[in-house]
Amino acid sequence: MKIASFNINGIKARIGALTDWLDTAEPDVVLLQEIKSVDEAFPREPFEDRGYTVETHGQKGFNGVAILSKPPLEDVTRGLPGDDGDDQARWIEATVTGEHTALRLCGLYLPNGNPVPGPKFDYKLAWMERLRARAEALLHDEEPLLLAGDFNVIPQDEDAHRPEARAEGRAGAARGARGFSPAALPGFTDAFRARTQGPGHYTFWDYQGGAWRRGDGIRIDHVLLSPQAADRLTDCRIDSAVRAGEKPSDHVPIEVTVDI
DNA sequence: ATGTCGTAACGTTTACGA
Repeated sequence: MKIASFNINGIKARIGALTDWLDTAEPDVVLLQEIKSVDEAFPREPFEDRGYTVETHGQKGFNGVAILSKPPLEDVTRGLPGDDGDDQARWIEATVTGEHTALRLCGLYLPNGNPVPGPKFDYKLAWMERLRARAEALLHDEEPLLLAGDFNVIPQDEDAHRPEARAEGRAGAARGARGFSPAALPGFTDAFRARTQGPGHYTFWDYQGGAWRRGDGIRIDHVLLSPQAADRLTDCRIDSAVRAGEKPSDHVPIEVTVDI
């Protein structure tokens, strides 16, 4: 089963780019971030026409996550536990079942956190702590589990074209989060790094300053797997060519294949 | 020329978030 994560930066502006990619990559499941739409305004038809069921968790103007899936989804839940006063739409869960086993999916859009310091960075760190708690609770089940999305965290220096992107005072480095990085979330495997080593692999290039043209990217979109899911990983790739397409998102998809 | 996008709002432009 092919499962992808894609920060699309606005669903209404990305229908063409997204459907073009779906028709080429043919993923079974897609975890979307930054749909920037309320649930009622999400354009479901282009995806339902392609055989996907659509589950959204949106809000007006910003943020918002969703799942597109060809196999049926069960037990869909919305929102990251741990703060009833948090109304930002950044987390959705669902279970998909393959031929051999079920897989719990968590789609996430971790706060950007800039500027540092400030209330937005404080919110990011608090959200990461809630993520850690939720991830640990799910990991305790010892079942196949996948967390994927825009983490807004650069794990290592090799994951940025300019190492200063990870400098102290930059939210992407997520300093102050007690050593948290996607690769270091205890018990999880960074699916991309399980398959590919070395620098120069990015998932985001800023619209400004010709970042794509200059190769100035960062790796901030990640897929994390529980041990029971990591055992079933057969492929992981970043679809960087999508960034050169027409009217692209500033992020590109990351795709994993799991034998479930 | 604070450089690019997407979205919302009394909008042919500004503000905000990223």
